[in-house]
Amino acid sequence: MGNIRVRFAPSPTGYLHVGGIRTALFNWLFSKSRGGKFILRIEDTDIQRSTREFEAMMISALKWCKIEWDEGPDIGGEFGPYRQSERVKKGIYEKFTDRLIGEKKAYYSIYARDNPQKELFRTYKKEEASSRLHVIKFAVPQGSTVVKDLAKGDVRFDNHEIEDFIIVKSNGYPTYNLAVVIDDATMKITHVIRGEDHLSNTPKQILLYEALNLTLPVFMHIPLILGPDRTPLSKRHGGTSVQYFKSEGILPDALMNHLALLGWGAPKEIFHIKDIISSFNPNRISNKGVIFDYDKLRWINEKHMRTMDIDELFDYFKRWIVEEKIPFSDAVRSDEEYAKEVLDIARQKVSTLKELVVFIPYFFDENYEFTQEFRNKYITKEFARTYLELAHKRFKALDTWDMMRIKDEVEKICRAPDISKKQFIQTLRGALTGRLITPGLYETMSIMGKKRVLRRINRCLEEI
RNA sequence: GGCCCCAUCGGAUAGUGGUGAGUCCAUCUGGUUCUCAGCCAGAAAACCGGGGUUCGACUCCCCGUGGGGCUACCA
Repeated sequence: MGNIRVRFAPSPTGYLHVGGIRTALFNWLFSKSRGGKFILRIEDTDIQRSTREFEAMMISALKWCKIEWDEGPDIGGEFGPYRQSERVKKGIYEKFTDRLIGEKKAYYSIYARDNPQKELFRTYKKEEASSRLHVIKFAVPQGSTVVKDLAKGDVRFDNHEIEDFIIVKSNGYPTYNLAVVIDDATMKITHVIRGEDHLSNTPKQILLYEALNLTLPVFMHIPLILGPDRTPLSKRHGGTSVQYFKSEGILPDALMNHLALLGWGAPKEIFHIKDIISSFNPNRISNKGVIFDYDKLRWINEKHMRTMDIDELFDYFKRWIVEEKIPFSDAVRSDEEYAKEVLDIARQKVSTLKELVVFIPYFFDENYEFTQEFRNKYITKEFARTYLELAHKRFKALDTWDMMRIKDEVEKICRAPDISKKQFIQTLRGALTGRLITPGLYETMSIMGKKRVLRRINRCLEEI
C-alpha cells in the first residue's frame, strides 16, 4: 500500500471551527488506521488575513482536541517548511512556475498599474513582466478532466468550463490552487481528504498535476457541516469554534466523539476516538451535508463526563475553572480531595462543565444563598425549625459519619407522623445547600462532613 | 446564469429489487428514586415529486423540485 501520508491544511484567518476540526479528525483517523503519517501545514498565502495569532490558536485548538501531527510548522519534519509563506521565501513555487512558463503552460499576464482590472498583454518573457504589474496564469488546455473521488466516484468536468486561472498573484505569492498542488506533491501526500467545497476546484488542481507531471493523490471530498437551516454552519447558528465549545464546558473527547459520529455509521454511539481507529472506514462517511446537532453533543458530553476516569476529569476541571475564571476555583485548589468528591457526585446530574459550575458553588461557599423557592416552600413552614433542630441533635450524636449511617438516621427521623420524607429531606437539602435541586442528599452530607453539616443547619436555623 | 455534488421520521443514521422500514438524539405518556439527573416501559414520527425499467421499487434509470458547492490576485 505504500506509506500513507495525509494532511490538514488550515488557513490561519480565523478560529478553527468544527468543520475544520472534523476534516482534521477524519484525516487523522485515516492515517492512524493505516499506520500512516498526519501532517499539519499552514496555508498562509493570503497575507492580508493570515496571522500568527490565528495560527497559534489553531494549533492549540488542535492540541486540545488531542489531534497530533507527525510533521508540522512547530515540530518540523523531512518535507518542511510547513508554512506556505516560508516556502515562498525558499523559492519552492517559483521553480515550478518557471517550468510551466518555459513550457508555455502558463504565462505572465501584464496589467496596467493605473487600472489593475485591465489586462494589457501576455508574455512568456520574465524580463518583460518583472518591471510591470503582473500575475501568472495557467493556460487551461482543451479536453475534460475527471476527478476520481473516493466518495463521489468519477466526476467529469469539461475544461471549457474552466478559465485560465491565476496561479501567482501580483505580490508574488502563489494562489491556493497552485500552492496545494505543489505542497501536496512535494510533501508526498497520498490522500487528500477535505471538505466538499473543494470538489469544484479539484479539476484545476489535477490540470496542474498533469502539467507539472506530478503524481496525483487520491481525493476524497466529504460533506460540509450545516446549521439547522441547512446553510453552512456559521456564527449565526451559535458558537462554531473549537474555543467556543471548550468554554461551554464541552470535553474534547465528547466533541471528537460527536464529530466522528456525525455523518458516519460508527459501530456505537459513545466512544473514544482512539478506540475506533481500527474500525474507521472512510467509505462509511455519509455523502450528504449534515446538520450539527447541539443537543446530541450535550448528550454525548454528559455520557463522557459520567463515565470518564474521575482523576482525568478532575485534572481537566481544575484547568478549566481557572481559564474560565470561575469564582470558586481557589477553593477547589485549596481542598482538592473534597473538590474531587464533589465533582464525582455532581457530574451525575449535569451535561457540561458550565452547567456543573452553576450547580455546585454552595459546596465551596459558606455564605450560599437560600433560594426563594426554598424559603417559600420550606423555611416558612412550621416543621422547618422543629425538624432542623432535631436533625442537628441527631446528627451531632452520630459517632460515625458515612453514607449508610446518615441514610439510616434520616430515615428514622422521617418516620415521624407530622412530616413526610420528602418534606424533611427537602428542608434539610435546602438548609445545607440553599437549593432544592442538588446531588443526592446522603452523598452530599457524607462529603460535606459532620462539622460542616452541623454548622450549615445552624446557619439555616438563624434564618428562620 | 453556467458547471458540479446531494436527497429515509424534527436531527443523525441502518436497510434490502419483495421488511411490521430498524437504531440513537430530541419530543410526548407512564413507572421508579430524597429533589434533579438517570434508569425502565410505551407513543408519535420518514423513504421529496413525476415518469419509466420490472411480476414488484424506498432501493435501478431519467426529468423535475429542493438544498449545498464552485465559478476570487479567499482558501
